[in-house]
Amino acid sequence: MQYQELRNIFLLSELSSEELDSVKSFVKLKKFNKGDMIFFDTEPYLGFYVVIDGMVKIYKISRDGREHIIHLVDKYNSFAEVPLFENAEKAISKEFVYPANAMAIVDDTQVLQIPSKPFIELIESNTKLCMKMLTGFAKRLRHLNMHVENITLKDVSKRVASFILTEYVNQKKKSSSFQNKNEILYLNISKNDLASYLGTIPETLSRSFKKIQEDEIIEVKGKNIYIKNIRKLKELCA
Amino acid sequence: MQYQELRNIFLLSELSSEELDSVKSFVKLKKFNKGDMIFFDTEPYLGFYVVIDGMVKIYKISRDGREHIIHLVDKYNSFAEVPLFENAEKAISKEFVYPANAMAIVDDTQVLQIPSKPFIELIESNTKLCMKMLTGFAKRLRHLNMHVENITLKDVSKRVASFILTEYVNQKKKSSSFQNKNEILYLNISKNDLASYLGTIPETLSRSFKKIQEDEIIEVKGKNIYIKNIRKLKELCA
DNA sequence: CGTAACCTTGATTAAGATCAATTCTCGTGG
DNA sequence: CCACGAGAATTGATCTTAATCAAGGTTACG
Repeated sequence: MQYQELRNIFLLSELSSEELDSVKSFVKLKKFNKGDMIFFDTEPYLGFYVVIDGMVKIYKISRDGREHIIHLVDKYNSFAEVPLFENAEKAISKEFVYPANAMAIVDDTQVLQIPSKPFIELIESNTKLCMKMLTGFAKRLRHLNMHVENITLKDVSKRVASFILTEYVNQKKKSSSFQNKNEILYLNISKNDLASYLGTIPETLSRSFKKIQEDEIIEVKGKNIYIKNIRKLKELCA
Repeated sequence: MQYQELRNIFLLSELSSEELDSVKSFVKLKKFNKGDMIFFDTEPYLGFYVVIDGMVKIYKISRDGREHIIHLVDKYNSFAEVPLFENAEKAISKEFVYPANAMAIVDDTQVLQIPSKPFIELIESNTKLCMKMLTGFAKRLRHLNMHVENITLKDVSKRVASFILTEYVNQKKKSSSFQNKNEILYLNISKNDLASYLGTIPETLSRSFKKIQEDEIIEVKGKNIYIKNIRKLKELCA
């Protein structure tokens, strides 16, 4: 694993080469295929993870067997850090279990496992890292708040529209150097998973897609979404 | 404001007397009555707040005028810290506005206003404080995740039951020294606000209360909730 | 090819939102 | 101390959305 790759990870982006060497010494790179479990909500908490490539879903199973996706994690973002900071002592002495399940949802997903103890030691001696972590948490809180708002006061079609718009903007941002002027969004998750993430079920999601399609706003072809009228799409979100 | 009062605030609980003196020099105590605005979502961001007494609701107004309560903040908890850590530079130079509205919802609410710049300076030189802040964020994330889960996969009655149980347990914990064996929960927010917080409307909340009451689980008398069958209440939450 | 996972469609049902009208509660001033 | 009025809470009737149940259709992959 190269320095550059590690520095792409927001959290680690301002560490010195020495610090990165130390990080390299305690982290572990793991590879998964689509459908592979990264951890279950019954396993002892060993530390958090950073996605290096691919995509991971964090989800819970309710009493009656329904699945609810809490979080979708993509490249260079981290997951399962919360327990570590709720109580570092307990996390280190493995008194916790993971608070949810984590599964790779695309092939060749690579994640970095960051064990609790050495990371806490590093962060306690490094304010910059601490502030980065705070920034990460702040962004997650902002995102979650928006998510709650969407779920409580928007209907499913509006939620779908918001998701598409957000993803589209994100994709644009990432590939800006290529200036691909295509208006296509590639869904890298299954529609089942998307439904769960948006707080609904596949049937309803399918009907919502159909409705937005009939209004000439998008066109759905499998996992590709063509954005036909971005102005209308933005209107629908509001 | 006494040292002891400040040390009750989780965030500040491990600061030295010197550090607390510094904190005292830049914070500002403000008093509000029920219904008073603490800030609007249009005002420039000046810093975050800690509730010293009373209760504050954080809420947004959607396009069509509906109110959605994001967060209820009680004694010794903080609010509006997110913007400060999303981007400290921008927060300090007042490029942000508050991300939501904040209103006092009980009389004689007292809050401490913590200006961005001096606080960031303090936290950057104090890892303990940084870690406390991280713990606070971690707890909020956990809480929000649970909230999303409740809203997406529980019906309103179950959400109400969960809220009552959580509040009841909290109240018990706080007044444990008194060992008041009463099974009464006092609601310190209006039912309108509670409905909004639970992602529903007053009418539906009222009917849910009635249903749980008919099952002999609770008895609602104005703002007092008598818990008649805690076992059944716990069952209902699951 | 064949099979399993994924997705879509249709019919029905249930939960909760909306609309409309009372009733309750409590602070204020006569 | 009572009457008034405003805001809060409840109740009822109706309507809308989305979940459920059931059946096909598509796609991907061995």
